[in-house]
Amino acid sequence: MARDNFSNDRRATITDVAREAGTGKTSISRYLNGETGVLSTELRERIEEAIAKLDYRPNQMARGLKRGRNRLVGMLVADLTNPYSVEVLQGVEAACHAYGYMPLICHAANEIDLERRYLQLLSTYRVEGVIVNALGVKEETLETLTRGGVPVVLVDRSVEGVITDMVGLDNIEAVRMAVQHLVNQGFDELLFIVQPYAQVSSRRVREAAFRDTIGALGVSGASGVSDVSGATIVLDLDNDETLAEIDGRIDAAQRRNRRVALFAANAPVALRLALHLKERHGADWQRQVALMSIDDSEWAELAGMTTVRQPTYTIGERAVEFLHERIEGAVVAPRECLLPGELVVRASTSAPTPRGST
Amino acid sequence: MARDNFSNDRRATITDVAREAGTGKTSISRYLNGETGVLSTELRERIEEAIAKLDYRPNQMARGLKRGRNRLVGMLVADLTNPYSVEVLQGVEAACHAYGYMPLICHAANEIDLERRYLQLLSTYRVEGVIVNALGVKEETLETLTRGGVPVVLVDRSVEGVITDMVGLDNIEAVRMAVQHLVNQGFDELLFIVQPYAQVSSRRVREAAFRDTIGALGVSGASGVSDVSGATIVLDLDNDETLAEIDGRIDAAQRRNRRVALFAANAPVALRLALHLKERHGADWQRQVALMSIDDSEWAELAGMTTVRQPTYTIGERAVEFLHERIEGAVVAPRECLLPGELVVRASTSAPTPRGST
DNA sequence: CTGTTAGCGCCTTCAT
DNA sequence: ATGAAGGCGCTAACAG
Repeated sequence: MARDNFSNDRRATITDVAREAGTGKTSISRYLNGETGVLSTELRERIEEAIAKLDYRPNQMARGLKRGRNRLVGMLVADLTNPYSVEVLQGVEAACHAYGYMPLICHAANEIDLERRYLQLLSTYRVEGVIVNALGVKEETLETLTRGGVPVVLVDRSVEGVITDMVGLDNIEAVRMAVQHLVNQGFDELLFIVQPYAQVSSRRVREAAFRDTIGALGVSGASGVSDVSGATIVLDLDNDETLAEIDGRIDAAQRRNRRVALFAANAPVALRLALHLKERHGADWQRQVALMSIDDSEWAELAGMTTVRQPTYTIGERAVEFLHERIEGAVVAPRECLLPGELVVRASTSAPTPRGST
Repeated sequence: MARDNFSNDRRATITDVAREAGTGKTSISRYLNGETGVLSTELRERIEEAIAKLDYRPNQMARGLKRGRNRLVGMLVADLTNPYSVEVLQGVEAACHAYGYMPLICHAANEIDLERRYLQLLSTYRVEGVIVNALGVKEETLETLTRGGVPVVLVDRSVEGVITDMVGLDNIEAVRMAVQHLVNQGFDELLFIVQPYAQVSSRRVREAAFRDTIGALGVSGASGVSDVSGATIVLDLDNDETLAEIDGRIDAAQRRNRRVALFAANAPVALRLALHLKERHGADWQRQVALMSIDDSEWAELAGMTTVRQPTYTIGERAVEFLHERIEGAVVAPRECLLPGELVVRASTSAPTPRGST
């Protein structure tokens, strides 16, 4: 019931400490800010005692109010359910701690309204900068912050009309690498499956890269490969109809003795496809149709699925670095940092088994 | 370059708005706090104009400083990599918004030091309450907060020596249900696999429940079942040696014509086991040994694994409810809210295939 | 080396 | 119905 000291539940303030130590608030403040060497050892000890006795913690809010910076940075995440986001987050967190920032994590949970509300909230809490993994923000929403002079760094996706730092995967190279792998493995009918682009630039970029790569393949005819054809299918995860279309395409191609591979634009798509294929072809669906994807989620290893792993952690770190520079006042032209992905080859893309070979 | 209004990058303050509207700060404050009906419509309009023109946002920090509440609540998560945590988080977030709180998410990433640092940070930012999914906090660490009168609600795990509200899965019933299911399916050699207990109470509770259930089974001999035996194995995820032990146990049991089922105490364990079994028995490991687990992760469906799904979302919501009551000043005895799990039956536990039957 | 003073942006009596 | 003044906890000149 009674605490050893008579702190009536109210946290001690700097004034309390000053009184307890028999000195002025300034000295306490100096002590807190590490202005050591300016305090007599004797005073310092008294202060330390007082702080310990009162279990004093400086109030960050008050601090921030006074000096105009509160060391808060916002991190807006579109979907924590996506392992990609969590991994990026870990990089962000680590870097934040290194720079002394406190990351304020906001999870939009795929709700575009939430996203907007959070952005406002962040501005209201006077964060010093924001890292945005945008869902569907418009330029205007972000202006809430930019107008206040709050730096913004984009992750994975750019936002139309917003020119600022952005860091993400080198999608073009990643897709090229993946397609090349599939072709090398002998697949010649590639289906690229991607969610509706909506505002998500990376989806669009990946799709374009897919088509370009296929196109280039046809022209060059390099490495003795020829006659590779590819198509894109837009798959809404909440709508099963396109799944039927995909099935149709696969069947048709296999009937023509083509070796089909599905290329999922990201992990959620890959999972949806895998579930569907399993439902349709049974436990050994892997032998019926090849599946690979961008994003190396935890079940990829279990399913033996080839993937392109994103440098997620580094993406998070780099984002904070950029942000930090701008918070510190750097005024450089907007940068774009595209990091390379890594091909993780597994069984799913090893042996093409066209229907004819069964 | 130039903004339409001449706001020199510095966010407008209440004083600016007052000047712009040609009135005092008090009226602005009243307007902000919805003390409508006390303001002449004429003044109100002028205020609205001024706010819009200056793009004014009240500073939450300053507000909090003055009134002593900043509407911040902390949410300390042990491991966001665990889907369980993310799901709980979503419940927490939703409830927070409903109550008007801003959740401050802290991710300890399984680092016990980080956890402690975050707890201090939270206290420093004067959060009004904290929801803790503890990793290894000790009573003393939590005291940082409790001494300041900050309410704490525990999630999933209790902390030794800390008596406060706690909400989580009804582990005893969940384990009983799972074991019962396995027995009903004809398995008679049950291996319970769990991570080192460390400070995590739920692991200990689940293990105890497992043994109790097995014990009760032997005594009652109910439903015609007899001779079910069970054992616990503690598996350190970073150490492969115990995996070999598990293999040994499985082999030995199967040699005695027992029908073996592995019961993973949570999703991370289940994944580790699945990966290992796949490596050892090949793609159709499922036919060699049955695996079920607590936690229904996204790949469970893909792998066709039976699980006990936790009411994660509700757990998060309930935690916030408890917290809210205490923040509002309720002084009730510590409560314990144990929510029921749901058995999700899939193929993995359907057909026991003892070695003898091969 | 140390204390005094004046705010940071906002809310809250207390007058008017 | 409205405004003036004081203070939340802290820092940053400015003296001493």
